[in-house]
Order: sequence, then structure tokens, then C-alpha cells
Amino acid sequence: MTQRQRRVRDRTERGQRIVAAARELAEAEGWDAVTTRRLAGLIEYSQPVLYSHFPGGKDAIMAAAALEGFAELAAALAAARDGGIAGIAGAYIEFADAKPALYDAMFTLASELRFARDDTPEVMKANFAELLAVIEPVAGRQDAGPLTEVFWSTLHGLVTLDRGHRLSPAHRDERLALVVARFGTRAD
Amino acid sequence: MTQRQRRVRDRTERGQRIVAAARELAEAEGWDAVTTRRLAGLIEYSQPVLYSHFPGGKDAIMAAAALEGFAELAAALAAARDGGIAGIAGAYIEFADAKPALYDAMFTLASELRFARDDTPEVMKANFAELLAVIEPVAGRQDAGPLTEVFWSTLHGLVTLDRGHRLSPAHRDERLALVVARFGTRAD
DNA sequence: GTGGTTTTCTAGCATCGCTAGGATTGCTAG
DNA sequence: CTAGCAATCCTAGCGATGCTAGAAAACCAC
Repeated sequence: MTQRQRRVRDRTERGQRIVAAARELAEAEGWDAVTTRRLAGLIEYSQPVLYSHFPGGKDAIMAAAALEGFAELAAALAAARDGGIAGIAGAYIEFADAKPALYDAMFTLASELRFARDDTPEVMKANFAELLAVIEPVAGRQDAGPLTEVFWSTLHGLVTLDRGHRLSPAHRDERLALVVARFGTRAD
Repeated sequence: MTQRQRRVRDRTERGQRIVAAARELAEAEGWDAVTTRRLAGLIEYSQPVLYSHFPGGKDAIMAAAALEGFAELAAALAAARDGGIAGIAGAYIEFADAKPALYDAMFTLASELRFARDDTPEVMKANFAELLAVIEPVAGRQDAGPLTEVFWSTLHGLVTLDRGHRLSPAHRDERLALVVARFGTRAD
């Protein structure tokens, strides 16, 4: 039955190639350029193969990419945990800046995935936990959970507004410093 | 030449009907449901008529709706100016909550419109000015401009993350209170 | 080899945004 | 009143999208 094992291994490999190709293409030309036909061409198979891996179609592929993104973001945040507020804020923005299409898939698109619920994937909770770990020391008497949500919202807002050319490019560093100033101190 | 005047008046009226129909349909069923065919049916004309009003097609119609949205948001913020940080933050979130599709058109979609540039429409600058007016008193020695951008990012992040079901519904009010706590005090 | 299962591809559907070209209407001049 | 011009509008169609049914091919056990 080792052949059967090889077949399932090939299958999962191909599934990963689909997501990898989608991410690559999205990062290069945006998610609009990620069509099922181009994706099928990239992995050198026909269109219906995509649906055997992801019955949900294109949305499911994007959701799979988003999940990968959450795992990578969690890793990036964990690596910056020692940097405190400034470190984690910088890491967050840097991640969104380095992989804009992936970030879009994680937050702007892929509305199926939702936080703050029982069926929320663990990878997604991990991101919140990383932010929470840094905010907790400065929460004081305030509930750290909601404060983390506000902190997270600030980072996410900075990313998305900046991406939409809504913010002044000259003040990027200054904004980051202000975030640290506003969230880095205890306010009981 | 009064007939000519009536004709141009009818034209502009029809243009507004197009945007109004688009907004109504988007608010009811989302922007994906706003197709050029359905839009043409709603105004009881054929598709190409849309392009005589908006050569840019669907994107231009959404941009027109977004501009209306910026004007309405600026008015809502101006009305809440006396409420200070808490008042304007509440008004902002309330606006986004009452007209979610319009808010999406203003920020998530419609990437043509950009802030912080010379050709930025006045209505868009007005929104920033309203936020700036409230932030300025608490800026202290800090530059009020970037601080307003951070404040704005927080509000925008709260709106978008909440819309994506990323935040706990139970803590809505608490988050707003925390925003006021973090941005309502001087931090020189 | 042969039959049956699994996998893959070809072909097509409905819908999308958008546009060219002809038809229809309205205005003007003789 | 009518002929001709100009503006307006609609029918029909193009290319591309996500997705799917049914035929074709490959694979495996016997």
C-alpha cells in the first residue's frame, strides 16, 4: 500500500502548489489576476483539478492562502515579542508591507474566516495571543482583551489606510512612534 | 434655449439616479450585486447609458458614490464636533455602521481616490480636517497631523475588523471607551 | 490481458464589464 | 409641413470570468 501513500502525498503536494502559485501570482499582479485558468496553467493541470482540491473554488484557495498568512504573521510577531510594543508594531507593519496581497487575503477578502468564535482556527487565535502578550503589561486595571483589540485595530487601520494612499508617506515613522507613545504607557 | 436647459437638467438628474440606485442596491445586497445590467434596469434604461454618464464604467459610479459618502461623513463629523474625542469617534463608527456598503466604497474599494495629494477632492480633505480639529487640543508638543492619522487609523481599523467579524461583539462599547482613554489625554 | 475504479480533460453554461453599429428620436431650416 | 441633420438610445455581441457535467484517459487488482 505504499503506492497509495505516494498518491496521497502527490495530491497534498499539488494542493500546496496551487496555493503557492496563487500567492505568487497575487503578489505579483494582484488577486484579480489570479484566475482559475491561469492558476491551472501554472500548475500544469486543467481547471477542474482545482475544484477537486478546493471544492469551495477560488474563495477556498484564497482562504487557504490566508491561513498560511496567519501562521506566518504569528511567527513574525512571536519573533518580535522581545521588542515590546514598538517591536511588535513594527513587525506587524513590516509583514503587511512585505506581503500586501497576502495581507489582503487575510483581512480584506476571505470573509468566511472569522475571529472571536468557537470555530476560529488556532493559527488565527495565535496572532491575537501574541498581541495580547505585549499589551497585557501596560493594561493596568483595564481589561487587556479589548485594549488589545484597539491596539490591533490601530495597526490594521494604519496598514489599510496607507495601502489606499490615504496617509502621508512622509510621516510613516512618526506614526509608528505615536502608536508606541499612546499604547506603551499604563493608563489606569 | 430653455429646452436645452431642461435636457441637461434631466441628464444630471438621471446621473444622480444612477448613483442613488447603485448605493441602494449595494446597501441591500452588497456591491457584488451591483451589476451594470441590474443598474440599467433600475433606472429603466439600457446599459450603454451608464457609460455616457460615467465613462469609467462601474468603478466611476462607485467613485461617485464614495464622494457622496465623504460629504455625508464630513457632515456627520462636523455635527459631532462639540462632543470631542468621544463624540467624533462615536459618530464615525455610527456612520460606518449605518452605511456599510458606502463605507466600503469609500475605503476598501475605489482605490483611485487618494488622500494626501494635491488633486485630493475637497470633500475628502474635510473629513481629515474634522478629525484634526478634535485631536489638536490633545496633541501637546506632538505634531497634530500624524497623530490625527493614527487616531483615524484606529477608528478605521475598528470598523473594518469589526465588519470582518474579527472582534468580540460584546466589547464594542468598551473599545470605544478605550479609544477615548488612549487619545483623549495629552502626552507630551 | 481485462474489468472496474479513480483521475483528468474537453466542452460548455451563465454571468460579468464593456463597446460597436444601427435604429430611433428630437431639433432645425427651408 | 417636410427634409435633413444631430443627438440619443438600444440591440447585439465580444472577451473573460467562475464553475460544472460528461466523456476520455490512466491506473490498479485480478
